[in-house]
Amino acid sequence: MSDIMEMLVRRGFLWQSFEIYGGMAGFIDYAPLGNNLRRKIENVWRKYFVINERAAEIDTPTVGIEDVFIASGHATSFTDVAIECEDCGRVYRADHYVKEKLGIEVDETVEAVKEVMEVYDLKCECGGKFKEPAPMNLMFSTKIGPGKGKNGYLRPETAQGIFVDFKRLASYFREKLPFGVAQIGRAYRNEISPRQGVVRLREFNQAELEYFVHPAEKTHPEFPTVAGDKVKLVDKFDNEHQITLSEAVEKGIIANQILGYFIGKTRRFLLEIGIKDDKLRFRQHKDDERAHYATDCWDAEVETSYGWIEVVGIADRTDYDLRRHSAYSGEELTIFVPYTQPVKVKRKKLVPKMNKIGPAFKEKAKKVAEAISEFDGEYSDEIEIVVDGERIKLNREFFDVEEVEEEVAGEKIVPHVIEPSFGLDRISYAVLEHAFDRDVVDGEERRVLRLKRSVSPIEVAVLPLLSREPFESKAQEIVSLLRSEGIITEYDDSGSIGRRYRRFDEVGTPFCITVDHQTFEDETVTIRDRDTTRQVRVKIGDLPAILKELLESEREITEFGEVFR
RNA sequence: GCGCGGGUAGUCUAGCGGUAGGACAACGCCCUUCCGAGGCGUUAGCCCGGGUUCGAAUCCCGGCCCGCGCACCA
Repeated sequence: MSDIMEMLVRRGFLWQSFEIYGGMAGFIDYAPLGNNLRRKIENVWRKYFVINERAAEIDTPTVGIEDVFIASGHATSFTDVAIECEDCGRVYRADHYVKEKLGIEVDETVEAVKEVMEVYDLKCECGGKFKEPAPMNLMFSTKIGPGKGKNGYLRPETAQGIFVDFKRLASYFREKLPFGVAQIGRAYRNEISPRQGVVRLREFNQAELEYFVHPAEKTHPEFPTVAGDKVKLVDKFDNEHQITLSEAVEKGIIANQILGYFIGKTRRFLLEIGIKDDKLRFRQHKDDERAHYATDCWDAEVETSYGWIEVVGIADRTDYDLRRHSAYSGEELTIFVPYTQPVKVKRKKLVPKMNKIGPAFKEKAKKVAEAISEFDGEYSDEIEIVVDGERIKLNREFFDVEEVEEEVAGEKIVPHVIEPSFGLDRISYAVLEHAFDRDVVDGEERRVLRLKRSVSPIEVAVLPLLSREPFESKAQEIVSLLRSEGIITEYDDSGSIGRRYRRFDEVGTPFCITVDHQTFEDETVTIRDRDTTRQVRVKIGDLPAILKELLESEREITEFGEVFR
């Protein structure tokens, strides 16, 4: 186990789930400090992607009904067809293997794969025969209700809950684009072989924003705020660019402005929580790498001891999801977009002559009339309509042509969706790894977690200089004071003062308050800064205000009091 | 899922057929006026299940977990 993982487990950031039963790969427990850290990261995320956007956050079930995933495409495209060798036991994705060995594309159905295997007598690389092809679904399935029940799946992404609620959401946002809908929650994928700590989990935490825009307006009013930011980009041809976002959008490296905006915003968010800029890049998906729903897609990748890992996906999902859910549910999922000026449209309209149609078509007359009214093809003196599968030719005897002028106030459009999707587990881990450091204090090596103050799981530790009265009682008093102000505060009187400082350094606590002899003379204590180990002396009464200011900023403690040793 | 290598107190590690040992951590007491000091004491372990054997942490088989390679990763 790496040093950092050893520390994270020992000090209570991450634990193996179900450990006393031998554990289960792909599941982790957020221990007290890890849980605090992730929650704090979520709060910074909210600040960036909900509060500071025209956006709202919702929470939908983690179990989804089958219809949702048939519509979303996960029930089919998430189900790869797998082939397994009888001899060596290796398992391949059938479409990949067929393409590699035979150079042909095969549909991802069991039947299609079976046919190809028979026609070409496909063998394993080891020479062995393959077993029957079988589906391999990455979604956890379950039954809803007693008895046979209804098929359900644990959601493989939080996004679908948002698309499904689109009608209600559009009305919540007063039918006006653009708007964003966020969801933070668990998602599930039954991975074949989860590995590498928190990098591939079977149950994981996502923070997703679905930002609905007009398809012709893939811009964002706030783009200028990030336009000048220099970003490291790796495009789909593996070309590296160190370039400003405005330039990248102008040159067409990034498909549209709004993708550029969210790349910039994502970068600023990651930097704020402590990801190192030189270990961050944005990589464009190659054409064969994109998910079934996306057109352009950029991943934020962060360098860790596992190499470059994907932590955020920023995709233009177009109108794929809304169109699919509309088709499968029968609901119209559109937004009415008014024109700035209503447009007057002249058009020719066919008006059925009922007095002729009635006698000629009897009981079919009504349907014929409807078909004439709805007719929108090229018309001449004779038109052809279809009623109940029967083609009927009609001449001018049966309809009149009227020229009408209609006012069209706007159009119904299916919004496109820009989706920044964050993997909170990987992000939390990367933040910890980037913060993990060693330095030397008084000739002694020290392990210190240089977490940003905004994400530190313990904000302040209060320590008696000596573990005896009256130091202990005074320290406890200060703990109560700070806790009542909402500051996450710990108390520790075990071992010596040096040992306690090191303990809190190791878990990234930015400030230690020490009660010393002088405290009893003038009601002052010292604040020690984790990174510099310097101390300043301040009045106990001023502590809450000073600490809150320090925790919300990255200001120096020396601004707040006289330096002490 | 396949192959290789691992799994001994909270952590690291010794033992590799014959009574499981240490270091650090944690906890208690003493000592200590600022950066993992010291003393005394305490807690705590052979991944799980089967087999071989008089006797298994040790050898064999299966499972689980961890690491690496292959495959997989909408």
